[in-house]
Amino acid sequence: METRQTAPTPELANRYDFSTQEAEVLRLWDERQDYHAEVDRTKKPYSMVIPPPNVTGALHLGHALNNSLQDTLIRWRRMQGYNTLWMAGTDHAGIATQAVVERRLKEEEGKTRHDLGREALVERIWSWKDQYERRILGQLKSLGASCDWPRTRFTLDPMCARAVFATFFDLFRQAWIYRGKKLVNWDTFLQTAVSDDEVFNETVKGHFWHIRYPVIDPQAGEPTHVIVATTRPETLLGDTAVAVHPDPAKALDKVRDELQEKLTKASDKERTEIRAQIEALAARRTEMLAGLELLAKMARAGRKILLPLANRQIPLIADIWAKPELGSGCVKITPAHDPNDYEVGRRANLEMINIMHPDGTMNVEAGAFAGLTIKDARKRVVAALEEAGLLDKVEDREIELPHSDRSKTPIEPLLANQWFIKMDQLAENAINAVEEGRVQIHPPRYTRSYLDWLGEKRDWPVSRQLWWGHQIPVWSKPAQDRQELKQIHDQLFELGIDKSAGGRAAVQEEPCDESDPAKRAHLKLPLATVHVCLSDPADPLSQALESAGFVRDPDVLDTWFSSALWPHSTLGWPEKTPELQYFYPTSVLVTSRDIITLWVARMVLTGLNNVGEIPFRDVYIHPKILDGFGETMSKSKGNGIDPLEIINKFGADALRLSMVQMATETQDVRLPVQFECPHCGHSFEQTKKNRELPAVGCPKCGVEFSTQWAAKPEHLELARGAVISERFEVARNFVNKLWNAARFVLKHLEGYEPAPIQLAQLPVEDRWLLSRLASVTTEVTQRLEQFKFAEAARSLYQFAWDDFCSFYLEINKDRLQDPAQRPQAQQLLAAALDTLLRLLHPPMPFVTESIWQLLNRAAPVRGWDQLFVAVAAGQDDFAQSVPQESSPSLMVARWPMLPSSWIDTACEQQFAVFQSVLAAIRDIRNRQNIGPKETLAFSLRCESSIQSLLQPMAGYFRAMANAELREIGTEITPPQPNAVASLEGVDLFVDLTGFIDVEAEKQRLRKEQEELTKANAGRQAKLANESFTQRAPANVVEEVRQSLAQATARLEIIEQALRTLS
RNA sequence: GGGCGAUUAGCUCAGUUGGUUAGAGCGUCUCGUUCACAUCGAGAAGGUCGGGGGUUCGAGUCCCUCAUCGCCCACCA
Repeated sequence: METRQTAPTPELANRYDFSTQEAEVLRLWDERQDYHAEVDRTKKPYSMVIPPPNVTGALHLGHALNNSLQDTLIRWRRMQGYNTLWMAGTDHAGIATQAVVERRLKEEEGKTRHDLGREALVERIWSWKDQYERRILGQLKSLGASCDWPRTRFTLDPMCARAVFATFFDLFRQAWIYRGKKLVNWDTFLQTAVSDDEVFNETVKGHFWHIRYPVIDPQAGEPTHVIVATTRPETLLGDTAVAVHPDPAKALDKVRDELQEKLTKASDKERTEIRAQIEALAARRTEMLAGLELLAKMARAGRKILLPLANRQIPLIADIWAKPELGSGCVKITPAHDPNDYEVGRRANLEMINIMHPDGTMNVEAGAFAGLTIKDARKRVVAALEEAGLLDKVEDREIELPHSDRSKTPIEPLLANQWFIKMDQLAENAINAVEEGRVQIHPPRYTRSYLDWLGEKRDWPVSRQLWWGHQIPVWSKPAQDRQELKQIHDQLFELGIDKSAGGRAAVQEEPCDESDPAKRAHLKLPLATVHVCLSDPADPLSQALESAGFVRDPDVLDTWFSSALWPHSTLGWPEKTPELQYFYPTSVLVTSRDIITLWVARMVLTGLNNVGEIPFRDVYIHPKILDGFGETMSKSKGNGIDPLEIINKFGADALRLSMVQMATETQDVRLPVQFECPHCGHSFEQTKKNRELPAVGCPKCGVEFSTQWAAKPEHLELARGAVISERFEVARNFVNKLWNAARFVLKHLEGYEPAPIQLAQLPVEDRWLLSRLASVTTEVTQRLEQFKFAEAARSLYQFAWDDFCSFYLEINKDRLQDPAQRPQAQQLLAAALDTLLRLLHPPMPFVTESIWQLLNRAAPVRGWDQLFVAVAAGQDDFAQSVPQESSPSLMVARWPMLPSSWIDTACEQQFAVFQSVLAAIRDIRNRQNIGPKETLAFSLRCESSIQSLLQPMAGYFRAMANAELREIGTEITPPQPNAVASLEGVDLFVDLTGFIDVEAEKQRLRKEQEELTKANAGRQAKLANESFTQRAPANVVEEVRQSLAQATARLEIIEQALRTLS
């Protein structure tokens, strides 16, 4: 083996310069390309796909969290020797991206997409995509993500497109994709249907209008008007019926029964309320029934109502949708614009009148109101009703108004042609995969939302009226009658497209849902529509179809359609590529809970359908990052943090480590957010008020700066204040601490010679360190296996700072000065630092890699690689540990596995005695206000076993507390005057000659006395309690007895000392 | 309305199957910079574990209940 020369370590800065170091490390990684994976059947694969970030914009802190965790996992597994693939890529994010580009087009050029046309708009979006994809990938690289960059995919790239069309074709052929007319959430601003998932409700102040609809030719005893109530009066123009419950008495009974049922389960507070409801219902019952039963009778008799303003005759119908207890008990039915009314319309075979243009203005069906926006139409309709005396009353009311998540404008329900995926079988399979444990969700409580959602098996509408996305590969042609239908089929036959067209084309015939020919003619509906789906839209057949009068569906597919295929489409499916066979199913998916249904469930479903195998074995759901007020972060709220700003200010490792520390199991994480003044650098807390202002004055320097990411034009000339959080300081300090610990080690490695270590010959402090190292290694490995990121980070942080730096390095300061001990100290320091770097590498790869490179120069042959291999192979053979040439990059160094025989609990306990004596001496020094330069003398009274431990450590008391051990043993003569501390197993006497502050000492002792007395009182009470001594386990009782005895002995010493002082 | 989760120090969070005196970091206070690190070191103060009830020898931990907050799902004209 060729060994590299030991080189002296250059002078290193006492602060870790993350920006320089990170850049260098990134260069190294890019040169080596260790993140790139090729199929290698001699190794076990470990693979993961990135949740592809939307190319809408830059990454936010949630992405930083998500990707820090993924990278921690992939680096750890890579070090464990797996052949790791982390697939990188981005998502085209249909609506979101198109909306952003359209908004800019409007703002900057005053144009709409229609001014540009489909091709030009899509071209613009592509250049937007290029820009943001670059930015996103750059951000990920800055974060240190070790994705397989050469494989980077995009949901619209040819490889993904192929999978999309193959999937669509397959589902189409099985008729699991079908076209239907359904009510969709229509975004009038973007002019597209948005899915239920992209709709949020907002409570707005609105009105509840009670409108009188005249009854046509009322007979004696019948009302002249029917009153209906609505929050959307303009929709009355599309009304095609008024409904009343067919059996109001029965319905009211049911309501009453339900309330009473509820009463039995309700709490006291709710009970009063429910009782009041029942009483109110009973009081109004007779009166309500009289009116409603009459109306129900009229409905059965086929009576008609005159629709105001439109002057159309509409039927009074009986339908269970009308709830007698609500409002007047009658409800207007607008089938084309309300989901519930749509169902009523289907049941009663009502006409559906769409009164709205796609842009939200009223169409010709609205008669006199045509051309008006909804808002204006509403005003005019109300005014017209009032004028006609048909407005009964108006109530103020808060209403839940659905809004589009993308455009933030109100949603209008609208009837449209949409493609749907049938969910029953697909969902069933995905449910089974989780129920049978083939896919495991962590933490397990999220399993329920997955199963519940899939259990509903609601068909998935996949069309989107957009231009940015995978255009639906279906060409359609309507047939008005049987003859035309036959002609179409003949055409297809000539083109070679029929049921046997095989893998290229598939045909569906969609009959019209209106069976009455007269109505069909009236509504200009075709008899049937013939759809042809091509497995490859670029197939020349498409031109042939178009020549034959077929028209391609202009819609594109829901973004989630392509995302759903991500784990297999990125690996080359539908080809049976070696990658697919080797890396699929992937090992784990790391994501946030809000897309468990939208994305995770659908990946399972398509994976099972397309590949026949689950897409991943584990799903880890990480918490959400909230601001200091518990609100989600977002750009628009002004509390969103840009990961790059954190990287610039604190370094990538600090960001990553903070993220890993935050990834706890139980709850979301609050991150109080500050503004940083761009002028003086002062940072101050965000408040709900100041973050909404476009500009804010710095409380320190007084200069105004802009606060929002997208500043208003008038604030563009102001410098923008960064949104940061001081919470990252902890991790930054830790990174710096590690850097300086390494600096210390490197500084003392001159003359380093590798040699195997002999455990039995090591002094107690080394055996302690190795024991701790072995424990921590085991802990961290186990915690990562269980996705307990925060716990793993805590173990590492505590070990590195408290054990390694505060004790081990301090102890070594003396040994390194002693030529006899120096070589061994160097060997252990190099090996311990080496192991520590490996353990810290997954969460903080940059600083550890930087140090690793330096260590490679100072001590190229070192460490316990051979041991790790042996332990991994099940051997616990310490003789194997011969130092090895170290890996040229930490990224591919081996993950530590230390022999369990290194864990020495007795040694750790002994060391704890040393630590507690040290702490006690320091406490006395502080209390007595004795400066660190004043040497203290102390004596220890203890058993001989402890004596043999502490005596050799006398030098460390000198080094770490400037205290001289004068006497130690079972019989000693305490110095006079002294300060006493009675610890477990040892009594400490510090010589106070020359510095005594009697009052301070008495105070310290009294506090100690008080604590011990209090604790003992509790113990005595326990032991006096017979049921405790009898029922508690014997070992627990014994423990209490012992601690009482020990504490009593210590108390006596304290009290003795107090008496002496008095 | 249904479901999930949370409430522990001034702040942000840990707290294993119930078992001695409930922990960490930040912040605060005191003291300290030749000797890896002031992004540091030493020490201190600070908690009736949201309220109430129950089970138990013993509850931050298990059960019930109330209160507050957050999220997801379904929604009433």
